[in-house]
Amino acid sequence: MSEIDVTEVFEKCLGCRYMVTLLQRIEQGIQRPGQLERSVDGMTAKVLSERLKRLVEYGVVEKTSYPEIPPRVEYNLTAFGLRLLEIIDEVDILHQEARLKK
Amino acid sequence: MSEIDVTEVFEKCLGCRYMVTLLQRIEQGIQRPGQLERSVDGMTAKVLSERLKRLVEYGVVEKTSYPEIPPRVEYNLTAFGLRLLEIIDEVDILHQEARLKK
DNA sequence: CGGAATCCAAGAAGATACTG
DNA sequence: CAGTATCTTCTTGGATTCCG
Repeated sequence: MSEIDVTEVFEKCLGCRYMVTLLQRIEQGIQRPGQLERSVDGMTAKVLSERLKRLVEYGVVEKTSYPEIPPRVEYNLTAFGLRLLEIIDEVDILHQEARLKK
Repeated sequence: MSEIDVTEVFEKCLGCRYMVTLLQRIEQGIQRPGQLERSVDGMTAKVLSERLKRLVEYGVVEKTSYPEIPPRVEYNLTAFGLRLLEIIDEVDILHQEARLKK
């Protein structure tokens, strides 16, 4: 039994820099590393591949490699990842509402 | 218009160390700093007060000070904070389900 | 093109001391 | 008791280089 709790999901898959934006891009259909790198402002290729690797580890996205030259790779949200994106949207709306009340 | 987006909420209020656990303790009715410090394993008083300060800034918790000697202070979840806790629980359940499927 | 390795700078957190 | 300030240590992210 591994010991991953919800705290870890927030810290490793949602709370670190670029992560939420990156997930939103993937949700929008941007699936290849090169495109993702260009679409998330400020994020370098190194950080991107660290993020993607972690998201795969935690079952948030899935990786597909096509054995072509040059190599082509795609990342897609898993069912879990899709639900996370819905939750991100929920928080977004909640947060906007909370700000309006002030 | 200030520029706080959902990314920032995840990075500053949910994704950093101890934060989710801290919020859960407050939800459980532990409201005073001294008790919170003792109830969250490894978290020091300094980090605790940084976290609480930030949670107040973002409207996740509310602070009440009682002008007594020795001073007494309490932190409570706002409506926004309560909704965030519900969402944390959702993610917890989702994550457990996702792990079982593997 | 995708990804890993290296080295360095910046930021987060631990330890401690101090104030009202 | 609650909170701040300082100093040190550790972790994260930025820049660059190399490989398949």
